[in-house]
This record gives sequence, C-alpha cells and structure tokens, in this order.
Amino acid sequence: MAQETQVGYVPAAVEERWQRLWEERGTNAFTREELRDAEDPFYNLMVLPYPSAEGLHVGNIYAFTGADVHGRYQRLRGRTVFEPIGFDAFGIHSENFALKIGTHPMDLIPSNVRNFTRQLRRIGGMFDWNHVVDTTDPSYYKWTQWLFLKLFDAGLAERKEAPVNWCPSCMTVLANEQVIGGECERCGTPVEQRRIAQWFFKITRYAQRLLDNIEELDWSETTKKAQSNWIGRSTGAQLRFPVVDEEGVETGDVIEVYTTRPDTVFGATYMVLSPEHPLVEAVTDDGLRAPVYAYVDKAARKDLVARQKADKTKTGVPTGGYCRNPATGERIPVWVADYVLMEYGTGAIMAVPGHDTRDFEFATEFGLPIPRVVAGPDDDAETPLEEPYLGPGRLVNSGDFDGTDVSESVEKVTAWAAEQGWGEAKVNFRLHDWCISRQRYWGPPIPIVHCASCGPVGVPEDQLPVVLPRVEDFKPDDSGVSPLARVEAWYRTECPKCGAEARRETDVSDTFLDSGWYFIRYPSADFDDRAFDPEITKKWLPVDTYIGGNEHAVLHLLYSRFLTMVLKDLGHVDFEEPYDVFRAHGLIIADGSKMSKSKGNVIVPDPIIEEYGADTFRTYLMFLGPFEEGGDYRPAGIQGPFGFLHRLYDTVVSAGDGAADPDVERKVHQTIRQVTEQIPALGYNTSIAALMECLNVVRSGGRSAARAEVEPLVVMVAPFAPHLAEELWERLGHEGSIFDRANWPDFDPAKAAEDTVEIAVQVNGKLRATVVASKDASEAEVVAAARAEENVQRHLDGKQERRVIHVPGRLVNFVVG
RNA sequence: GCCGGGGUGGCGGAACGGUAGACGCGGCGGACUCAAAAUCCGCUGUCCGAGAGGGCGUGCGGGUUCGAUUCCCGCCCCCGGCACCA
Repeated sequence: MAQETQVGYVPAAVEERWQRLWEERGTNAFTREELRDAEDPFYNLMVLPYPSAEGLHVGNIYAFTGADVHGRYQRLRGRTVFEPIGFDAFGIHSENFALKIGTHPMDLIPSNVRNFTRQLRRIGGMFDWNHVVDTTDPSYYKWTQWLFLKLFDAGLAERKEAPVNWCPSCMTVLANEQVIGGECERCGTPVEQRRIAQWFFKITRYAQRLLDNIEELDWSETTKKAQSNWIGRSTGAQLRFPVVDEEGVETGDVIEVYTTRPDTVFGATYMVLSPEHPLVEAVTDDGLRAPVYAYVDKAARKDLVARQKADKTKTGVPTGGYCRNPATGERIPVWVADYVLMEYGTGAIMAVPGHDTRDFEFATEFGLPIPRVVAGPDDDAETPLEEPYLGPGRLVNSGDFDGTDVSESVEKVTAWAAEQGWGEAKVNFRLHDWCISRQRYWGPPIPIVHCASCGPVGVPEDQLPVVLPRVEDFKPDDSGVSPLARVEAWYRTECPKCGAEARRETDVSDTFLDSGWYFIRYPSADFDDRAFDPEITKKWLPVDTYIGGNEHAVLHLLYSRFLTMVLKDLGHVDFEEPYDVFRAHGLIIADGSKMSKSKGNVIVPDPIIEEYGADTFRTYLMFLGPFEEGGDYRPAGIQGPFGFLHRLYDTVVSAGDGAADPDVERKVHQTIRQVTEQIPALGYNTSIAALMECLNVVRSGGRSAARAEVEPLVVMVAPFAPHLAEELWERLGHEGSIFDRANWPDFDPAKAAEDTVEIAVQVNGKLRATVVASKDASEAEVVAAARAEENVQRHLDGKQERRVIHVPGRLVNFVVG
C-alpha cells in the first residue's frame, strides 16, 4: 500500500483546505451582477442568529446544517442558490449581557459577531459572505427606520397611552407575545401593568388577511396552527345592555358586551365589568364606592401572574348598579370582577352562569341564580344544572326562541337583537396591536421628532439614519423612559417641519422590527441608497424555503408577514407573503431533556468539531432523527457517521477503473431513487442510512470499488459532508467545485430493477416461509412455489384451504380454516 | 381545559395496509497485534427448543381486514404551544 493512502482521511486538513478554496474562488458568494442575472434562482433562508457571547450552540448548528443541506441539494440539482446569513444583535438580550459583564454593547457585539462568523465558516455553511446583514449596523437600521416611517406615513404607526406589560427587572415594556404566563419571557419576573405612551403598529387591521392567507401557505402544519390560534378569530355578537336605576329608568349609560353565545342572552342574570372598565365609576352606587374602589385598586396592583391563574377562586364585588337585560326586560345586577379582562372584547360581559364555566363558578361563589336556557337531549326546561351545560340541544326559557336548536340559535337571536337595535354580529380577534416601543438603549432609535406645535413628525429620509449615540451609562432605570432621555445633547433638535425647538423620540424599537424584514434586505445588502433594489427583489423574493424553529411561529413569522403585506399595499413589493415554504425543525435534546445550563447538559460544539471534523458533526446531527422532529444527542453515536465517512474516503480513494458490477449498480440506483425523494422532504436521517447501506454493499466481502459505483455516492453525500465530497470529487478527476454544476446523479429505473423478488409466504397471516421468484413470474408459479415449501406444507396439512391472497412481488397468504 | 406532535429492542431510530426492528450506537465473539488502540468480519427483540422450528411482541382496550406499528372508536402517558379570550 502506498504511503499517502495509509494516512487516509484527515478531516481537519480537508476542511481547512476547502473552506479556503471556497473563499478564494467565491464559490458561494454573489456579486450584484450575478444576483441580477441569476438563472433559476433559489432563495434558501434560515433564521438569522443572535450572536451570543457563548458562541454557536448545538441547536443553531442543527438548524443551519439542516437548512444548508437543503440549499446544497438544490444547488446540486442545478438551481442558483442564494444562502445568506446575518446577525440579529440588537435587543435586551445583548444589552443585559453587556451590563452584566461591564462591556459596552458597541464593543461586545462586534467581537461576538467575529466569533460567530468564524464558527459559521467552520461548520461549512454555504453562506454568501458578500451579503451579510448585521441589524446593529447603521447601514441596516437606517432602513429599519425607513420602514418605520413608511408605516407612520400610512397611518399604521400610532402613539398612544396604553396599559402595557412592564417588566420591573428588565425595566422595559414587553409585547404581549413576550409575556409567558404573566412572566417576562426573558427573566421570569412577574410582569406589571403600567400606562405609558407607546408606539403601536396596527397589525390588528391585518388580522383577517393574516388569517385567511395561512390556508394557502406551504408551511409546517404545526406552525400554521400555532399562528391561527394566536390570531384567535372568534365570531359572536356585540350586545348593548342599558344601565338603569332602582326604578328601572335608563340612565343613559350603556354597557356593551361581546359574546360568542348571544343565543343564551335569556340566561344572562348579571353583568361583569373588568376592574379597568371606564363605566365602573358611573355604575357604582354611592353606598358601595368604598369596597368597589378598594377592589379595583387591588386588581390594578395585583401582578398578572396572580390575575391569570385560571384555577383560582373567583373574586368580585357588586356595584349596586343595574342593567336591563334587553331580551327578558329584567333588571340584573352589575358586578366588578377581575376574571373579565379589559384587553379582550369590550372589557365587559353578560354573565350566563348556566352555560359558561367561569360564570357558573362565579355565580356559585356568590349565590347568584343559575337558570337553564339550553336543554340537552335528556333535559327539559326545568332540569337543574349541576354544572354548566355547554353541549348541543335546544333553547328553553327563552321566550319566542324556545325549541330553537343551538345549531341555528346564534344566528336567529343575533338577527332579532339587530332588529330591535340592541346588538349585531361581531368578529373578534385575540391578536392585539404590536407595541414596538422599548424604553431601552440598545436598539434603533425610533425616527420621530416631537414638536410642541406639529406633534410627532417623521425624520426626513435624507436625515436617516438617526444614529444611536454611544452612551456609557446605558443602564435602564425605573423612570419608564429610555436611557437616551438622559442625553440632552442628543435628543435636543429642531422640528423638521417648522424648525422650532423639538425633542427626539427617545424610545428605541423592538428587535422584532429588525428581524421583520431582514430577508428582503439580504439580496440588496450591498446597496447604500435604497432599502432593497426593485429588480433584485423581484428576482429573488419571496423566499423559496425558510427553515427555522417553531419558537418563531407567533412572533417573527407573524410580524414579518404583516410587514410584507404593508410593503405590498404601499407598492414597494409585489408579493404579500414572504415565505413560499416554511419548515419547522425539531429540537435537539440531551439525555431526554432540553439543553440548558441549569441542567448541565449543554453540548459545546467546538471540541467535537475539532475532534471529528465539521462533516462528521453535520452528518451526525442530520442522522440523529427526523429533522422535523429533532432528536436526542448521544455523544457515542457520532462514531457511526465518523466511521462511515472514513470508509467512504478509503473506498473512493482506492476505487479502480473497471466497469460497475451490475448488482452494486442496482443498489446504487435504488439509493439514488430513495435519496432524491427524501432529501427535499427533509428525510435526512433515512437518506444517510440509505447511503450507509449502499456503501456497505459497495464494500461487501472486502471487494474494491469501481469509480462509477462510488461517484454518485460522493455527490449524494455532498449536502451532508461538503468538504469531504469536494475532496473526493477532485480525487475522482474533476475540476472545480462539485457544487458548480448540476452534478446530482440521474436515477435510471432500468438499472435499479431487480430481476428476482423475495416473496413472503403466510398461512393465515403468519409468516411461514419466503420464496425467491423471478420478477415476472405468474401468480400460478408463485403460488405453486409457495405451496411447495416444506414449512408451508406443514401448516396447510389437513386444513381446508379457503382462499389464496397474492400480492404481486410481495406475498402469498393462504387462508385456511 | 383547548390546539399540535409523539409512545416500536439495552439506546437513537426504520417500515406505500403486506416478511416489524432498516441504518447506527452499545454489547458479545473472532481476525490482526508481543499487547493495546484503531481497523476488519460475524452474532445481537424476547421466551421455549440441542436443532428444525414454535410462542409472544410496536402504550392500553375494542373494531374493520385474508393481513394492522399503519385505518376507525374509546382510554392512558410524554413533549411543545395557548389558556379566566367571554
């Protein structure tokens, strides 16, 4: 054996060499002209990472590798694949970390980005380093501010004082989406309510459209479902209950409620206002002001965790005020209770204790009457209610509507209410407007100037970007305003409209705005004079495939859809859905649970890559389990792919010139069929298994391979182990990168066809033998051969044969009895 | 509670309604070696049996079918998301 082949596969050397060659040759990078003129473009997107100080974690690498495999496959099929990467480096996460270690984020982030860049190169991603986006770079956030102004000009950005979620630890406002179970998603501190003037994007105007389009999207079902639920459309009616005094005379005030069951209005025996409801004061009887105000006060101070515990016992106080139920004409009491939320519907409800779980609990707690207005199949109007009845049936105790089936009662009662003028059908959404203000330092300043006479004025486009000043003291405080409000030299300016002395907006914007449009920026990242170039955008967008985690289902994916729709409506782009295909990958876990520092099961990737190489690590991650379901990381398992790639290397390097063996060639073509089917469907683990199986056949009995047998294997392994594939491709005598041409092997059905098949022989569905038959043997021949088997004979012996099932090429089943 | 996704050897995981456990890890045995590592070859669901072979096996209970991990009905458990949303 020659000296050099004894050395064998040295991943570090191979990978170092090819990463250098890719860089030198610009294998994965595009110039502006190349992007403009690209044929058959394929935009392969993955979620841009937040560049933490810890560096890339296994989850990042898993996600990026899975996406990269997809991109590399498309490229080997001949597509021109644009695969950009960037850094989402603004936000509380970076800022808090910077505070913790006492480094300015403007110093910290560049060093993190450098580290991430090194790691991303090291794992062999097919990234175009000419089109990197860094959200903290003024050349990027200039256009984030531009985007804000577009929404502002269109009336879709609005500043209003509103109760907001305030995290007392992070000292900032949080979007509803960032509050998890009443706690700050970042630090777990219970969130409080505050009233602060905030900027909102009116995403609710797009709620119906955002929901309607979901049906048409080729996205993972899980993601679509999560997003639909988040938008949370419900249909019902808005009903008006006049407030009345002791004599039943209307006071002029009206309590408006939203309900999904207007048909149960005859069973509404009391009303509930949320503690924040504006009518609380007007409705409350003078004699009850003290307890009512005490309750309202307590609710306001109560943190949202306690408020949102669904299983707690209901609390509330009577106001002494009354409404008239417009259906029954009866006078019903008005209560205040914190189980009614101001943020949803109208902040007031009609309580129907007989047919709503929460109202039932409340009525039970306070001894209020619980009449029945819906009777199930086994009930009549008088059947007592032991629990709220939510099922099907017909209306009872409901005046003229008695007997109406609940399937049509909502519609009928709503129509009646409309006719009488006290209600109408109404659609409600769970989705709220998007609060984008952050009273923090580390974000793009919102490009607005507040002028005493002109109000809020947008910064003119030629004055963008509004550069975030370097401020040494960027620690937030409890004042509710951004640290930028302490920098007078920065915020003092003049009104762009009238020239009067004015003050800059000192809030910065939510990071989700940064990441809400980055994919549009990527192909145009090298343009300084426009957010995105129309021609290039037309060529490359929308994104062909987006692969990312399901944690983005309701935040990033919803916001970026919204922003894209707005850009479409304003005439800036000609599509309204940003991602044709979205696939959610699974989660890598370790020892059966999510990796976390506290559990101490975090896998640090760098040493593994150093020991085994990026190709082995990539292949192992993709081999762990189905990509869309994730998998359990087991350190020992990496030996499998490691050995596989070594054997592949040895086999290819020592392959001879001879013709392919027909049996081996058959296996190779069967593998081509399988892998070609499975890679685009993200069936990575089974593709790798098929490649391993094929290599085992190529090497079976210690035979040495022919080049024609292994060349297709080299190409098919390339998406997973790109460096090794390049090296072997070169060894096979090819010039240039394997990814430069459509090198994916063609499947030839004739070469894959077997001429004999193994047929399972069953007796009463139990396997008793197998027979080998020619692939075009007749049924009679196969059945005869099956019957001739000794073991089959034994089981047929002495029994009545009732039926013979023959599945061509598969099995014969004798049914006896 | 609601909405997703799951439950298959010692482990990660494969299986168009048609031979359950591909591929890999680990384990056992062997080759090479003075020895070890690396590498290579063989075996490896479980029980009974010397063997041939047979029984049992895909969370549980039913059903459809010649045949069910796969389809249907009813449960249990795990993971993720939402949750006093009227």
